[in-house]
Amino acid sequence: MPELPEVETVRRGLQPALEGQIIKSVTVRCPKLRIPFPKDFAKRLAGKKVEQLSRRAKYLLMHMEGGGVAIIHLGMTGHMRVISSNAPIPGKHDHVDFCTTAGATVRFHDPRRFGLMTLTTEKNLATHKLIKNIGPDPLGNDFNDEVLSAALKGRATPIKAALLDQKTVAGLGNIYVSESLFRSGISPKRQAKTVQGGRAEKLTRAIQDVLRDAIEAGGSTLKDHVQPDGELGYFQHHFKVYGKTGAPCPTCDDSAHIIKKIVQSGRSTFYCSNCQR
DNA sequence: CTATCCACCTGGCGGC
DNA sequence: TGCCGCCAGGTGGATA
Repeated sequence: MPELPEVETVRRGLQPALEGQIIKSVTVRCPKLRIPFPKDFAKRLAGKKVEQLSRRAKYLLMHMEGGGVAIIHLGMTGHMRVISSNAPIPGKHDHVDFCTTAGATVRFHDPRRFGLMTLTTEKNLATHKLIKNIGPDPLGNDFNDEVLSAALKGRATPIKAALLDQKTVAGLGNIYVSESLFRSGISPKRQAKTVQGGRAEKLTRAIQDVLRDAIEAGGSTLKDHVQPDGELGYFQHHFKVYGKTGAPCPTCDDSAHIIKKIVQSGRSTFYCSNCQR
């Protein structure tokens, strides 16, 4: 689930329950996710007001009164849902609850435990280990085709791998890389350094369009995140190539050209070898 | 610097 | 029904 659009959807879904609210208590039920929780994680959040919930790439940032910042990553399988104050008994992978004085509970669920939560301060956020090396947010002001072509310059690695690298641009994952390359007609196998000029322009636009469309689709199912067991709608109905092995290419629109699946750096890539060059 | 492999985890699915 | 191998939205560390 969680690439940039999903994290943004979660952020928007949690905002009403958290922003401006006071954290009454935090319950951590497992010792560690991908990294150990700070020892005083719950204690340092309790009693504080959440001033703002923001997002940097795939990280959720909970800005607390007094300058503390909780850094949250959903990994591969993390969810955060708002549940009622009569919080149901936690299930198997319900690792963390944030309860507010207004009576809402935000519950973090993550079967594979590739997510993480840690704490820093406003002052140290930009230089934090997890944050300092990531590239520009594709929907922010720091990203455009010149920034992208500069980041790709000289890199012999396939464009697929370069886009998965969070240093190139932060927030794309395996799904949206395939979708962005398809929309811009660029082969995932093309050397990153050859994506310059017009190709970089097209790719930049494709990345921004696909992310915006996905956020919009996520937004339409936003209420799923505030219901105890809402089913997820998401963007999967809009995928053009991801998971579409063997389907006719929507661009070429003839049965001779079908979506292929290949493996690059250990991850699946979906593309059309006819219209992506 | 790059590329490759691997580890971290659990669950769902298809095959036998 | 069960067991087995394979696959999955992420990331970062070790290695050559």
